[in-house]
Amino acid sequence: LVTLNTIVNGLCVEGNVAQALTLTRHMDNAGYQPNSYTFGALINGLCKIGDTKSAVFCLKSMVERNVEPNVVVYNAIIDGLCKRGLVSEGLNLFSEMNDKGIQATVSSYNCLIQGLCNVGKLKCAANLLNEMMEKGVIPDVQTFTILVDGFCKEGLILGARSVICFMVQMGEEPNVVTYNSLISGYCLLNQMEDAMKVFDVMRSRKCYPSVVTYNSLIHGWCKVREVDKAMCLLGEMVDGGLCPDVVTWTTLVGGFCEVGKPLAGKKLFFTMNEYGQVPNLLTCAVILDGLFKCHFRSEAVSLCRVMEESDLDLDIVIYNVMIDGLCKTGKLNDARKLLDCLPAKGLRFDSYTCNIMIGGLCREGFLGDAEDLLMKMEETGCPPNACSYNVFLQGLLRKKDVLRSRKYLQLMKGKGFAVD
RNA sequence: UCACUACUACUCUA
Repeated sequence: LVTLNTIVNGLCVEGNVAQALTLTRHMDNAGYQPNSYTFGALINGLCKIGDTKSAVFCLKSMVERNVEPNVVVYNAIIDGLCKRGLVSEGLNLFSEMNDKGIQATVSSYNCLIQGLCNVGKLKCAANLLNEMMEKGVIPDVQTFTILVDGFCKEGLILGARSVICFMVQMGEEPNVVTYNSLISGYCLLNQMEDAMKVFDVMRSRKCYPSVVTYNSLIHGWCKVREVDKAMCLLGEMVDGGLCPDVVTWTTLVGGFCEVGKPLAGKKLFFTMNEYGQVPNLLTCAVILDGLFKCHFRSEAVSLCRVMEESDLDLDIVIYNVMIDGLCKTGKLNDARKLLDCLPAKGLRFDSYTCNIMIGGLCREGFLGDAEDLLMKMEETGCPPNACSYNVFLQGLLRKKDVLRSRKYLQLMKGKGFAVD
């Protein structure tokens, strides 16, 4: 059983949960009853691939077989649920756990607090912090950092700062992640001087910046179109012995594109290899999008060919970028051709693809085709979203088709979609 | 003993 468990765990860690599940069934049939370790591995695997439904189901069968789940198993599912935005389910499981007399740990609370933050319920998150302290569960740096990050992501720097004051009162010092959250909070608001101040403060407190620290700052400077400053930081991090990662390079590539220098971006796309970093799908999407947005269509098309020859399996995002770029540079027919090639590449269009095509068709005056596509979205498994309707509506308005505009405005209202 | 929790980059409308 121990051997089999090890295999199950291995499969789960690799993300091969389906195989792990079949193996467990075979084990079970052969008389090797799965134990808490087996279930633990499966539940972890399921949560990691985002299949919380099956994880909950697994938990139930665990209980039915009288294998008692422990806190860690509960925590894993609570976290999985929270990460998918299903916080109320997470809270339910949390109370179910309490009812069974299983003591919640700091992790349990941390997962829930983060879940609440991610759905914008900062107040509830803060209340949960109080609740855990009342119950004698001591919050750790991570707890506070989650809250700091939550406030920062909402642009509420003052709230974040007060969390930091509070944590210091509680005897916890902010660590590098706490500072990183605060820095990206300032970057979000384009307050780069303040972000740099935090950077100085953390260093003066002997808290050493990480690659993430630099990446956040580099992104911030790129956003305010100061790529020079971003490049200085790149130099600084290398001098300081930190190794720029694929995020660093991707951010800089995007930064150069954003200021209208996509060829400089393309250069970085290649030089990153010399620094031991291989572009990933995101890097590819960024440079292709940048080239198109700066009207370097032929550069984009030829670079995409190079990418197709590489080891990367290009995904739908890449082709969305290409199709959008072609549409917007007046190559609707090429865009259509590329769209038709998707199945041969083993790819399926998504809602982005449809919205891009609707926009492209409208721009060239093919309102009827655009409308057909919009209607077809319902059937094809990617139902139109607010963006789909807005794109089409703008097409109608551009052609002064008031009558149909009215109709779609009503339709959108009915679906609760916001009109731009 | 081990296993669960925090920070950074990408595509469509405004």
